[in-house]
Amino acid sequence: MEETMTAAKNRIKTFKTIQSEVESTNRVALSVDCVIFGFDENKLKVLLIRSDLKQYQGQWSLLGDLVEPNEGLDEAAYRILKQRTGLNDLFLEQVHTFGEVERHPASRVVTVAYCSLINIQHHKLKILDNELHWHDIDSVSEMAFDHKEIFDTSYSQLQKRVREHPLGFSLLPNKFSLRELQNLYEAILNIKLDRRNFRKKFFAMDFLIDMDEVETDVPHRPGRLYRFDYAKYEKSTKKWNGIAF
Amino acid sequence: MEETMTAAKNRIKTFKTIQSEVESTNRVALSVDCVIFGFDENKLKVLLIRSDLKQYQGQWSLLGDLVEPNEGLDEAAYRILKQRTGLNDLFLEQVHTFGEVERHPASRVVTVAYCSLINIQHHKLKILDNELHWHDIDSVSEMAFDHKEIFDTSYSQLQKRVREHPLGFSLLPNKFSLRELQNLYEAILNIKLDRRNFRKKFFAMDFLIDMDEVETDVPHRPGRLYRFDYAKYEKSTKKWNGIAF
DNA sequence: GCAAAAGTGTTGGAAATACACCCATGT
DNA sequence: ACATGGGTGTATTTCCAACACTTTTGC
Repeated sequence: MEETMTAAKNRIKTFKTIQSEVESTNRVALSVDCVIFGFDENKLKVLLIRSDLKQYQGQWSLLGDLVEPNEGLDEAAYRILKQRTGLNDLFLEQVHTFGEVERHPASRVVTVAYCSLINIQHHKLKILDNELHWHDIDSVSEMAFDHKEIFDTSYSQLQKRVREHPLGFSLLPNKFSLRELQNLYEAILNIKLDRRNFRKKFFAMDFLIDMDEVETDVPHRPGRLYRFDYAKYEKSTKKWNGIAF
Repeated sequence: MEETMTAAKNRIKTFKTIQSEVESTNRVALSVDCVIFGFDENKLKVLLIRSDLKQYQGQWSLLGDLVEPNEGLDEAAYRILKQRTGLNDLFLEQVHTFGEVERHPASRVVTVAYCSLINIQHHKLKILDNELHWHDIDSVSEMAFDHKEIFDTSYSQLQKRVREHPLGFSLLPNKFSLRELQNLYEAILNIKLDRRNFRKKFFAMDFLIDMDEVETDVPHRPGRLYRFDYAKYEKSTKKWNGIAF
Protein backbone atom coordinates (compact mmCIF):
# COMPACT_ATOMS: atom_id res chain seq x y z
CA MET A 1 0.00 0.00 0.00
CA GLU A 2 2.77 2.35 0.94
CA GLU A 3 4.65 1.32 -2.15
CA THR A 4 1.62 1.95 -4.27
CA MET A 5 1.30 5.49 -3.01
CA THR A 6 4.98 6.12 -3.53
CA ALA A 7 4.74 4.78 -7.03
CA ALA A 8 1.74 6.98 -7.65
CA LYS A 9 3.54 10.01 -6.33
CA ASN A 10 6.48 9.33 -8.57
CA ARG A 11 4.26 9.18 -11.58
CA ILE A 12 2.84 12.67 -11.07
CA LYS A 13 4.56 15.03 -13.42
CA THR A 14 4.75 18.77 -13.51
CA PHE A 15 4.85 20.87 -16.63
CA LYS A 16 8.56 21.04 -16.21
CA THR A 17 8.97 17.27 -16.25
CA ILE A 18 6.86 16.95 -19.38
CA GLN A 19 8.63 19.80 -21.06
CA SER A 20 12.02 18.33 -20.42
CA GLU A 21 10.87 14.94 -21.68
CA VAL A 22 9.42 16.50 -24.75
CA GLU A 23 12.31 18.76 -25.45
CA SER A 24 14.87 16.04 -25.12
CA THR A 25 14.98 13.60 -27.99
CA ASN A 26 11.36 12.61 -28.40
CA ARG A 27 10.48 14.86 -31.27
CA VAL A 28 9.69 14.06 -34.85
CA ALA A 29 8.99 16.03 -37.95
CA LEU A 30 5.31 16.01 -38.84
CA SER A 31 3.92 16.47 -42.30
CA VAL A 32 0.56 16.43 -43.99
CA ASP A 33 -0.01 14.75 -47.35
CA CYS A 34 -3.14 15.46 -49.36
CA VAL A 35 -4.73 12.96 -51.70
CA ILE A 36 -6.84 15.14 -53.96
CA PHE A 37 -9.41 13.38 -56.08
CA GLY A 38 -11.10 14.92 -59.05
CA PHE A 39 -13.37 13.74 -61.84
CA ASP A 40 -13.10 14.57 -65.50
CA GLU A 41 -13.82 12.87 -68.81
CA ASN A 42 -15.71 10.18 -66.92
CA LYS A 43 -12.59 9.19 -65.06
CA LEU A 44 -11.57 9.53 -61.48
CA LYS A 45 -8.31 11.43 -61.18
CA VAL A 46 -5.79 12.16 -58.50
CA LEU A 47 -3.61 15.23 -58.34
CA LEU A 48 0.10 14.49 -58.08
CA ILE A 49 3.25 16.51 -58.20
CA ARG A 50 6.80 15.62 -59.09
CA SER A 51 8.78 14.75 -55.99
CA ASP A 52 10.86 17.60 -54.66
CA LEU A 53 13.43 15.23 -53.24
CA LYS A 54 16.46 14.49 -55.36
CA GLN A 55 16.42 10.81 -54.56
CA TYR A 56 12.94 10.50 -56.02
CA GLN A 57 13.47 12.87 -58.91
CA GLY A 58 11.04 12.13 -61.68
CA GLN A 59 8.67 10.17 -59.48
CA TRP A 60 5.24 11.38 -58.54
CA SER A 61 4.25 12.21 -55.02
CA LEU A 62 1.34 13.59 -53.05
CA LEU A 63 0.95 17.24 -52.17
CA GLY A 64 2.53 17.56 -48.79
CA ASP A 65 4.38 19.86 -46.50
CA LEU A 66 5.66 20.05 -42.97
CA VAL A 67 3.23 21.15 -40.30
CA GLU A 68 4.14 24.51 -38.82
CA PRO A 69 4.81 24.69 -35.10
CA ASN A 70 1.70 26.72 -34.39
CA GLU A 71 -0.62 25.10 -36.81
CA GLY A 72 -3.24 22.43 -36.20
CA LEU A 73 -3.34 19.41 -38.48
CA ASP A 74 -6.57 20.29 -40.26
CA GLU A 75 -5.31 23.82 -40.58
CA ALA A 76 -2.12 22.59 -42.19
CA ALA A 77 -4.04 20.45 -44.65
CA TYR A 78 -6.20 23.40 -45.69
CA ARG A 79 -3.16 25.62 -46.02
CA ILE A 80 -1.37 23.14 -48.27
CA LEU A 81 -4.41 22.69 -50.46
CA LYS A 82 -4.89 26.40 -50.72
CA GLN A 83 -1.24 26.91 -51.62
CA ARG A 84 -1.29 24.25 -54.30
CA THR A 85 -4.75 24.64 -55.78
CA GLY A 86 -5.78 28.12 -54.71
CA LEU A 87 -8.98 26.92 -53.16
CA ASN A 88 -10.41 26.40 -49.75
CA ASP A 89 -14.14 25.75 -50.05
CA LEU A 90 -13.83 22.03 -50.21
CA PHE A 91 -14.33 18.80 -48.37
CA LEU A 92 -11.29 17.68 -46.43
CA GLU A 93 -10.94 14.72 -44.15
CA GLN A 94 -8.20 12.99 -42.25
CA VAL A 95 -7.55 9.47 -43.46
CA HIS A 96 -4.72 7.86 -41.57
CA THR A 97 -1.33 8.59 -40.08
CA PHE A 98 1.77 6.87 -41.39
CA GLY A 99 4.68 6.66 -39.03
CA GLU A 100 7.07 3.89 -39.99
CA VAL A 101 10.55 4.85 -38.85
CA GLU A 102 12.15 4.48 -42.26
CA ARG A 103 9.37 5.87 -44.40
CA HIS A 104 11.30 9.02 -45.24
CA PRO A 105 14.91 8.50 -46.35
CA ALA A 106 16.30 11.72 -44.93
CA SER A 107 14.83 11.85 -41.48
CA ARG A 108 12.08 10.57 -39.27
CA VAL A 109 8.95 12.14 -40.70
CA VAL A 110 5.50 11.09 -39.58
CA THR A 111 2.78 12.10 -42.00
CA VAL A 112 -0.94 12.58 -41.62
CA ALA A 113 -2.86 11.82 -44.78
CA TYR A 114 -5.84 13.90 -45.75
CA CYS A 115 -8.28 13.22 -48.52
CA SER A 116 -10.10 15.79 -50.60
CA LEU A 117 -12.50 15.83 -53.50
CA ILE A 118 -12.67 18.70 -55.90
CA ASN A 119 -14.49 19.57 -59.06
CA ILE A 120 -11.80 19.91 -61.70
CA GLN A 121 -13.88 22.25 -63.84
CA HIS A 122 -14.69 24.61 -60.98
CA HIS A 123 -11.29 24.52 -59.42
CA LYS A 124 -8.80 25.37 -62.12
CA LEU A 125 -5.28 24.87 -60.87
CA LYS A 126 -3.13 27.89 -60.47
CA ILE A 127 0.01 26.04 -61.44
CA LEU A 128 -0.29 24.30 -64.76
CA ASP A 129 3.26 23.25 -65.64
CA ASN A 130 4.20 19.62 -65.75
CA GLU A 131 5.11 19.63 -62.07
CA LEU A 132 1.47 19.24 -61.14
CA HIS A 133 -0.73 16.79 -62.96
CA TRP A 134 -4.07 15.01 -62.83
CA HIS A 135 -3.51 11.27 -63.14
CA ASP A 136 -6.04 8.63 -63.97
CA ILE A 137 -6.61 6.53 -60.90
CA ASP A 138 -5.72 3.31 -62.64
CA SER A 139 -2.46 4.65 -64.03
CA VAL A 140 -0.99 5.33 -60.60
CA SER A 141 1.80 2.90 -59.95
CA GLU A 142 5.17 3.68 -58.49
CA MET A 143 5.36 6.74 -56.31
CA ALA A 144 7.92 8.47 -54.12
CA PHE A 145 8.25 7.56 -50.43
CA ASP A 146 5.39 5.38 -49.22
CA HIS A 147 2.96 7.54 -51.13
CA LYS A 148 1.58 4.62 -53.08
CA GLU A 149 0.50 3.02 -49.83
CA ILE A 150 -1.02 6.30 -48.68
CA PHE A 151 -2.82 6.63 -51.98
CA ASP A 152 -4.15 3.07 -51.79
CA THR A 153 -5.44 3.59 -48.28
CA SER A 154 -7.08 6.85 -49.25
CA TYR A 155 -8.69 5.40 -52.34
CA SER A 156 -10.12 2.48 -50.37
CA GLN A 157 -11.49 4.85 -47.81
CA LEU A 158 -12.96 7.03 -50.53
CA GLN A 159 -14.76 4.03 -52.01
CA LYS A 160 -16.13 3.13 -48.63
CA ARG A 161 -17.20 6.62 -47.69
CA VAL A 162 -18.73 7.50 -51.02
CA ARG A 163 -21.19 4.66 -50.56
CA GLU A 164 -22.29 5.99 -47.19
CA HIS A 165 -22.21 9.75 -47.66
CA PRO A 166 -23.10 12.14 -50.45
CA LEU A 167 -19.51 13.07 -51.23
CA GLY A 168 -19.61 12.48 -54.92
CA PHE A 169 -21.59 15.58 -55.74
CA SER A 170 -18.64 17.80 -54.94
CA LEU A 171 -16.88 16.26 -57.95
CA LEU A 172 -19.67 17.21 -60.34
CA PRO A 173 -20.96 20.50 -61.72
CA ASN A 174 -23.68 22.06 -59.60
CA LYS A 175 -26.18 20.89 -62.16
CA PHE A 176 -25.62 17.38 -63.36
CA SER A 177 -27.40 14.68 -65.27
CA LEU A 178 -28.06 11.27 -63.85
CA ARG A 179 -25.73 9.84 -66.44
CA GLU A 180 -22.91 11.96 -65.06
CA LEU A 181 -23.76 10.89 -61.56
CA GLN A 182 -23.79 7.24 -62.51
CA ASN A 183 -20.52 7.57 -64.40
CA LEU A 184 -19.02 9.07 -61.28
CA TYR A 185 -20.11 6.21 -59.05
CA GLU A 186 -18.98 3.66 -61.59
CA ALA A 187 -15.59 5.33 -61.83
CA ILE A 188 -15.07 5.60 -58.09
CA LEU A 189 -16.35 2.15 -57.20
CA ASN A 190 -14.97 0.56 -60.35
CA ILE A 191 -18.16 -1.36 -60.98
CA LYS A 192 -21.01 -1.32 -63.47
CA LEU A 193 -24.45 -0.35 -62.25
CA ASP A 194 -27.85 -0.96 -63.74
CA ARG A 195 -29.07 2.35 -65.09
CA ARG A 196 -32.74 1.96 -64.20
CA ASN A 197 -32.07 0.73 -60.69
CA PHE A 198 -29.57 3.51 -60.17
CA ARG A 199 -32.17 6.09 -61.10
CA LYS A 200 -34.78 4.46 -58.93
CA LYS A 201 -32.44 4.47 -55.96
CA PHE A 202 -31.52 8.12 -56.22
CA PHE A 203 -35.05 9.28 -56.89
CA ALA A 204 -36.21 7.23 -53.91
CA MET A 205 -33.66 8.98 -51.67
CA ASP A 206 -35.44 12.16 -52.67
CA PHE A 207 -32.42 14.43 -52.39
CA LEU A 208 -32.27 15.43 -56.05
CA ILE A 209 -33.86 18.70 -57.09
CA ASP A 210 -35.06 18.83 -60.68
CA MET A 211 -33.66 22.00 -62.21
CA ASP A 212 -36.07 21.92 -65.14
CA GLU A 213 -33.15 22.24 -67.48
CA VAL A 214 -31.52 19.83 -69.85
CA GLU A 215 -28.01 19.18 -71.01
CA THR A 216 -26.66 21.08 -73.98
CA ASP A 217 -23.96 20.13 -76.44
CA VAL A 218 -24.57 16.42 -76.18
CA PRO A 219 -24.82 14.51 -79.46
CA HIS A 220 -27.97 12.71 -78.40
CA ARG A 221 -31.13 13.29 -76.44
CA PRO A 222 -30.23 15.62 -73.57
CA GLY A 223 -30.83 14.48 -70.02
CA ARG A 224 -32.49 16.49 -67.30
CA LEU A 225 -30.29 18.34 -64.85
CA TYR A 226 -30.45 18.04 -61.07
CA ARG A 227 -28.73 19.41 -58.05
CA PHE A 228 -28.24 17.75 -54.68
CA ASP A 229 -30.40 19.02 -51.85
CA TYR A 230 -27.81 19.29 -49.08
CA ALA A 231 -30.20 21.11 -46.76
CA LYS A 232 -32.71 18.29 -46.91
CA TYR A 233 -29.97 15.72 -46.51
CA GLU A 234 -28.63 17.44 -43.40
CA LYS A 235 -32.06 17.33 -41.82
CA SER A 236 -32.59 13.67 -42.55
CA THR A 237 -31.61 11.42 -39.68
CA LYS A 238 -31.87 7.90 -40.93
CA LYS A 239 -29.10 5.70 -39.72
CA TRP A 240 -28.58 2.06 -40.41
CA ASN A 241 -28.40 -0.24 -37.40
CA GLY A 242 -27.75 -3.48 -39.20
CA ILE A 243 -25.00 -5.97 -38.50
CA ALA A 244 -23.34 -7.58 -41.49
CA PHE A 245 -19.94 -8.94 -42.31
CA MET B 1 8.97 28.13 -70.05
CA GLU B 2 12.41 29.09 -68.88
CA GLU B 3 10.94 30.40 -65.68
CA THR B 4 9.07 27.17 -65.16
CA MET B 5 12.24 25.15 -65.43
CA THR B 6 14.06 27.42 -63.06
CA ALA B 7 11.25 27.14 -60.58
CA ALA B 8 11.35 23.40 -60.90
CA LYS B 9 15.07 23.32 -60.34
CA ASN B 10 14.76 25.40 -57.24
CA ARG B 11 12.23 23.05 -55.79
CA ILE B 12 14.48 20.01 -55.97
CA LYS B 13 15.86 19.30 -52.56
CA THR B 14 18.69 17.16 -51.38
CA PHE B 15 18.76 15.18 -48.16
CA LYS B 16 20.68 18.00 -46.62
CA THR B 17 18.01 20.56 -47.41
CA ILE B 18 15.31 18.37 -45.95
CA GLN B 19 17.35 17.57 -42.92
CA SER B 20 18.01 21.16 -42.16
CA GLU B 21 14.34 22.01 -42.60
CA VAL B 22 13.36 19.19 -40.34
CA GLU B 23 15.98 19.84 -37.72
CA SER B 24 15.18 23.50 -37.46
CA THR B 25 11.96 24.30 -35.72
CA ASN B 26 9.47 22.03 -37.39
CA ARG B 27 9.36 19.26 -34.85
CA VAL B 28 6.65 18.20 -32.49
CA ALA B 29 6.34 15.66 -29.72
CA LEU B 30 4.32 12.66 -30.81
CA SER B 31 2.38 10.41 -28.50
CA VAL B 32 0.06 7.44 -28.78
CA ASP B 33 -3.10 7.11 -26.73
CA CYS B 34 -4.88 3.79 -26.43
CA VAL B 35 -8.60 3.45 -25.93
CA ILE B 36 -8.99 -0.06 -24.57
CA PHE B 37 -12.47 -1.49 -24.57
CA GLY B 38 -13.48 -4.52 -22.55
CA PHE B 39 -16.70 -6.28 -21.71
CA ASP B 40 -17.76 -7.58 -18.33
CA GLU B 41 -21.02 -8.01 -16.40
CA ASN B 42 -22.90 -7.28 -19.62
CA LYS B 43 -21.41 -3.83 -19.80
CA LEU B 44 -18.94 -2.28 -22.15
CA LYS B 45 -15.98 -0.86 -20.27
CA VAL B 46 -13.03 1.31 -21.05
CA LEU B 47 -9.68 1.17 -19.30
CA LEU B 48 -8.53 4.49 -17.86
CA ILE B 49 -5.69 5.63 -15.68
CA ARG B 50 -5.32 8.63 -13.41
CA SER B 51 -3.62 11.46 -15.21
CA ASP B 52 0.09 11.68 -14.57
CA LEU B 53 0.06 15.43 -15.06
CA LYS B 54 -0.24 17.60 -11.97
CA GLN B 55 -2.67 19.98 -13.59
CA TYR B 56 -5.09 17.14 -14.20
CA GLN B 57 -4.48 15.34 -10.92
CA GLY B 58 -7.45 13.21 -10.03
CA GLN B 59 -8.86 13.19 -13.54
CA TRP B 60 -8.91 10.12 -15.71
CA SER B 61 -6.97 9.81 -18.92
CA LEU B 62 -6.22 7.31 -21.63
CA LEU B 63 -3.18 5.08 -21.63
CA GLY B 64 -0.57 6.99 -23.54
CA ASP B 65 3.08 7.63 -23.92
CA LEU B 66 5.49 9.43 -26.17
CA VAL B 67 6.60 7.62 -29.31
CA GLU B 68 10.28 6.68 -29.19
CA PRO B 69 12.53 8.07 -31.90
CA ASN B 70 13.11 4.68 -33.48
CA GLU B 71 9.69 3.26 -33.05
CA GLY B 72 6.85 3.03 -35.54
CA LEU B 73 3.39 4.16 -34.50
CA ASP B 74 1.81 0.73 -34.38
CA GLU B 75 4.86 -0.51 -32.58
CA ALA B 76 4.51 2.23 -29.99
CA ALA B 77 0.86 1.42 -29.45
CA TYR B 78 1.64 -2.26 -28.88
CA ARG B 79 4.47 -1.39 -26.53
CA ILE B 80 2.27 0.87 -24.44
CA LEU B 81 -0.45 -1.71 -24.23
CA LYS B 82 2.03 -4.38 -23.25
CA GLN B 83 3.53 -2.14 -20.60
CA ARG B 84 0.19 -1.25 -19.11
CA THR B 85 -1.73 -4.49 -19.46
CA GLY B 86 0.97 -7.11 -19.91
CA LEU B 87 -0.55 -8.42 -23.12
CA ASN B 88 0.15 -8.31 -26.78
CA ASP B 89 -2.06 -10.82 -28.56
CA LEU B 90 -4.81 -8.43 -29.30
CA PHE B 91 -6.53 -6.44 -31.96
CA LEU B 92 -5.21 -2.92 -32.31
CA GLU B 93 -6.21 -0.30 -34.81
CA GLN B 94 -5.43 3.32 -35.47
CA VAL B 95 -8.42 5.60 -35.07
CA HIS B 96 -7.47 9.20 -35.65
CA THR B 97 -4.74 11.72 -35.01
CA PHE B 98 -5.38 14.75 -32.82
CA GLY B 99 -3.14 17.71 -33.41
CA GLU B 100 -4.68 20.91 -32.14
CA VAL B 101 -1.91 23.28 -31.13
CA GLU B 102 -3.19 23.80 -27.61
CA ARG B 103 -4.37 20.32 -26.84
CA HIS B 104 -1.58 19.67 -24.36
CA PRO B 105 -0.98 22.40 -21.80
CA ALA B 106 2.76 21.89 -21.44
CA SER B 107 3.93 21.63 -25.00
CA ARG B 108 2.85 20.91 -28.53
CA VAL B 109 2.03 17.22 -28.49
CA VAL B 110 0.30 15.53 -31.39
CA THR B 111 -1.26 12.23 -30.47
CA VAL B 112 -2.32 9.24 -32.50
CA ALA B 113 -5.28 7.39 -31.02
CA TYR B 114 -5.45 3.62 -31.16
CA CYS B 115 -8.37 1.46 -30.26
CA SER B 116 -8.27 -2.02 -28.83
CA LEU B 117 -10.72 -4.63 -27.63
CA ILE B 118 -9.82 -7.13 -24.98
CA ASN B 119 -11.51 -9.85 -23.07
CA ILE B 120 -11.36 -8.72 -19.46
CA GLN B 121 -11.55 -12.26 -18.13
CA HIS B 122 -8.71 -13.52 -20.31
CA HIS B 123 -6.53 -10.49 -19.94
CA LYS B 124 -6.14 -9.83 -16.26
CA LEU B 125 -4.35 -6.57 -15.64
CA LYS B 126 -0.93 -6.66 -14.08
CA ILE B 127 -1.43 -3.42 -12.20
CA LEU B 128 -4.54 -3.45 -10.07
CA ASP B 129 -4.26 -0.42 -7.83
CA ASN B 130 -6.68 2.41 -8.21
CA GLU B 131 -4.48 4.11 -10.77
CA LEU B 132 -5.86 1.82 -13.45
CA HIS B 133 -9.53 1.18 -13.66
CA TRP B 134 -12.26 -0.23 -15.89
CA HIS B 135 -15.01 2.34 -16.31
CA ASP B 136 -18.51 1.76 -17.53
CA ILE B 137 -18.83 3.43 -20.90
CA ASP B 138 -21.76 5.56 -19.84
CA SER B 139 -20.01 6.85 -16.72
CA VAL B 140 -17.19 8.46 -18.67
CA SER B 141 -17.52 12.21 -18.45
CA GLU B 142 -14.77 14.69 -17.79
CA MET B 143 -11.27 13.58 -18.71
CA ALA B 144 -7.80 15.07 -18.80
CA PHE B 145 -6.53 16.85 -21.93
CA ASP B 146 -8.82 16.30 -24.92
CA HIS B 147 -9.16 12.67 -23.99
CA LYS B 148 -12.91 12.85 -23.80
CA GLU B 149 -12.99 13.86 -27.45
CA ILE B 150 -10.59 11.05 -28.31
CA PHE B 151 -12.74 8.62 -26.38
CA ASP B 152 -15.91 9.80 -28.12
CA THR B 153 -14.33 9.45 -31.54
CA SER B 154 -13.04 5.99 -30.72
CA TYR B 155 -16.34 4.84 -29.33
CA SER B 156 -18.20 6.04 -32.43
CA GLN B 157 -15.73 4.27 -34.63
CA LEU B 158 -16.03 1.12 -32.56
CA GLN B 159 -19.80 1.17 -32.99
CA LYS B 160 -19.43 1.59 -36.70
CA ARG B 161 -16.77 -1.07 -37.12
CA VAL B 162 -18.41 -3.65 -34.92
CA ARG B 163 -21.41 -3.63 -37.26
CA GLU B 164 -19.22 -4.34 -40.25
CA HIS B 165 -16.59 -6.68 -38.90
CA PRO B 166 -16.54 -9.56 -36.44
CA LEU B 167 -14.67 -7.67 -33.75
CA GLY B 168 -17.00 -8.40 -30.91
CA PHE B 169 -15.90 -11.98 -30.46
CA SER B 170 -12.57 -10.91 -29.03
CA LEU B 171 -14.47 -9.50 -26.07
CA LEU B 172 -16.13 -12.80 -25.29
CA PRO B 173 -14.89 -16.13 -23.95
CA ASN B 174 -13.84 -18.55 -26.67
CA LYS B 175 -17.10 -20.39 -26.15
CA PHE B 176 -20.07 -18.16 -25.76
CA SER B 177 -23.83 -18.34 -25.79
CA LEU B 178 -25.98 -16.37 -28.15
CA ARG B 179 -27.32 -14.46 -25.18
CA GLU B 180 -23.82 -13.29 -24.34
CA LEU B 181 -23.25 -12.32 -27.95
CA GLN B 182 -26.46 -10.36 -28.09
CA ASN B 183 -25.74 -8.64 -24.78
CA LEU B 184 -22.41 -7.59 -26.21
CA TYR B 185 -23.93 -6.05 -29.32
CA GLU B 186 -26.62 -4.35 -27.30
CA ALA B 187 -24.00 -2.92 -24.95
CA ILE B 188 -21.72 -1.68 -27.71
CA LEU B 189 -24.43 -0.28 -29.95
CA ASN B 190 -26.58 0.86 -27.05
CA ILE B 191 -29.73 -0.50 -28.63
CA LYS B 192 -32.18 -3.32 -28.02
CA LEU B 193 -32.32 -6.13 -30.54
CA ASP B 194 -35.00 -8.69 -31.24
CA ARG B 195 -33.73 -12.00 -29.92
CA ARG B 196 -35.18 -14.22 -32.64
CA ASN B 197 -34.04 -12.00 -35.49
CA PHE B 198 -30.62 -11.72 -33.90
CA ARG B 199 -30.28 -15.50 -33.81
CA LYS B 200 -31.58 -15.84 -37.35
CA LYS B 201 -29.07 -13.32 -38.59
CA PHE B 202 -26.06 -14.94 -36.98
CA PHE B 203 -27.07 -18.48 -37.94
CA ALA B 204 -27.63 -17.28 -41.48
CA MET B 205 -24.12 -15.85 -41.60
CA ASP B 206 -22.98 -19.38 -40.88
CA PHE B 207 -19.82 -18.43 -39.01
CA LEU B 208 -20.81 -19.93 -35.66
CA ILE B 209 -19.55 -23.39 -34.78
CA ASP B 210 -21.78 -25.34 -32.41
CA MET B 211 -19.54 -26.66 -29.63
CA ASP B 212 -22.11 -29.20 -28.46
CA GLU B 213 -21.74 -27.86 -24.98
CA VAL B 214 -23.99 -25.81 -22.79
CA GLU B 215 -23.53 -23.12 -20.21
CA THR B 216 -22.93 -24.09 -16.60
CA ASP B 217 -23.68 -22.19 -13.42
CA VAL B 218 -26.60 -20.29 -14.86
CA PRO B 219 -29.76 -20.21 -12.71
CA HIS B 220 -31.98 -21.12 -15.65
CA ARG B 221 -32.00 -23.25 -18.73
CA PRO B 222 -28.43 -23.27 -20.08
CA GLY B 223 -27.81 -22.08 -23.62
CA ARG B 224 -25.68 -23.81 -26.23
CA LEU B 225 -22.12 -22.62 -26.67
CA TYR B 226 -20.55 -21.53 -29.94
CA ARG B 227 -17.27 -20.26 -31.22
CA PHE B 228 -16.64 -17.96 -34.16
CA ASP B 229 -15.21 -19.58 -37.28
CA TYR B 230 -12.53 -17.06 -38.16
CA ALA B 231 -11.04 -19.32 -40.83
CA LYS B 232 -14.33 -19.50 -42.68
CA TYR B 233 -14.87 -15.79 -42.28
CA GLU B 234 -11.46 -14.98 -43.73
CA LYS B 235 -12.22 -17.06 -46.79
CA SER B 236 -15.58 -15.47 -47.40
CA THR B 237 -15.48 -12.64 -49.87
CA LYS B 238 -18.90 -11.08 -49.85
CA LYS B 239 -18.76 -7.37 -49.98
CA TRP B 240 -21.63 -4.99 -50.04
CA ASN B 241 -21.79 -2.67 -53.03
CA GLY B 242 -24.83 -0.69 -52.08
CA ILE B 243 -25.11 3.07 -51.97
CA ALA B 244 -27.11 4.54 -49.11
CA PHE B 245 -27.04 7.72 -47.11
C1' DG C 1 -44.40 -25.44 -9.54
C1' DC C 2 -42.32 -21.39 -10.55
C1' DA C 3 -38.99 -18.21 -12.35
C1' DA C 4 -35.96 -17.26 -16.20
C1' DA C 5 -34.17 -17.63 -20.22
C1' DA C 6 -33.66 -21.01 -24.40
C1' DG C 7 -35.38 -22.23 -28.46
C1' DT C 8 -38.34 -21.96 -32.56
C1' DG C 9 -41.66 -19.97 -37.58
C1' DT C 10 -44.59 -17.20 -40.03
C1' DT C 11 -46.06 -13.35 -42.27
C1' DG C 12 -46.08 -8.80 -44.50
C1' DG C 13 -43.60 -4.99 -46.29
C1' DA C 14 -39.51 -2.89 -48.25
C1' DA C 15 -35.74 -2.93 -50.98
C1' DA C 16 -32.71 -4.99 -54.46
C1' DT C 17 -32.35 -7.26 -58.80
C1' DA C 18 -33.09 -8.50 -63.45
C1' DC C 19 -34.79 -7.31 -67.49
C1' DA C 20 -36.86 -4.68 -72.56
C1' DC C 21 -39.05 -1.28 -74.89
C1' DC C 22 -40.19 3.38 -76.69
C1' DC C 23 -38.63 8.38 -76.92
C1' DA C 24 -36.12 12.65 -77.95
C1' DT C 25 -32.34 14.72 -79.96
C1' DG C 26 -28.25 15.63 -83.13
C1' DT C 27 -26.20 14.33 -87.20
C1' DA D 1 -32.97 7.34 -91.15
C1' DC D 2 -30.06 6.24 -87.74
C1' DA D 3 -27.18 6.34 -83.75
C1' DT D 4 -27.02 7.50 -79.05
C1' DG D 5 -28.30 7.65 -74.75
C1' DG D 6 -32.85 9.27 -71.99
C1' DG D 7 -36.60 7.76 -69.78
C1' DT D 8 -39.85 4.35 -67.87
C1' DG D 9 -42.45 -0.41 -65.37
C1' DT D 10 -42.93 -4.96 -63.75
C1' DA D 11 -42.10 -9.44 -61.85
C1' DT D 12 -39.11 -11.89 -58.74
C1' DT D 13 -36.49 -12.43 -54.97
C1' DT D 14 -34.27 -11.33 -50.87
C1' DC D 15 -33.96 -9.20 -46.63
C1' DC D 16 -35.79 -7.21 -42.51
C1' DA D 17 -39.23 -6.38 -38.76
C1' DA D 18 -42.74 -7.66 -35.99
C1' DC D 19 -44.56 -10.85 -33.25
C1' DA D 20 -45.97 -15.48 -29.12
C1' DC D 21 -45.70 -19.79 -27.53
C1' DT D 22 -43.47 -24.08 -25.82
C1' DT D 23 -39.26 -26.16 -23.60
C1' DT D 24 -35.62 -26.81 -20.40
C1' DT D 25 -33.26 -26.08 -16.37
C1' DG D 26 -32.22 -24.42 -11.43
C1' DC D 27 -34.20 -23.38 -7.36
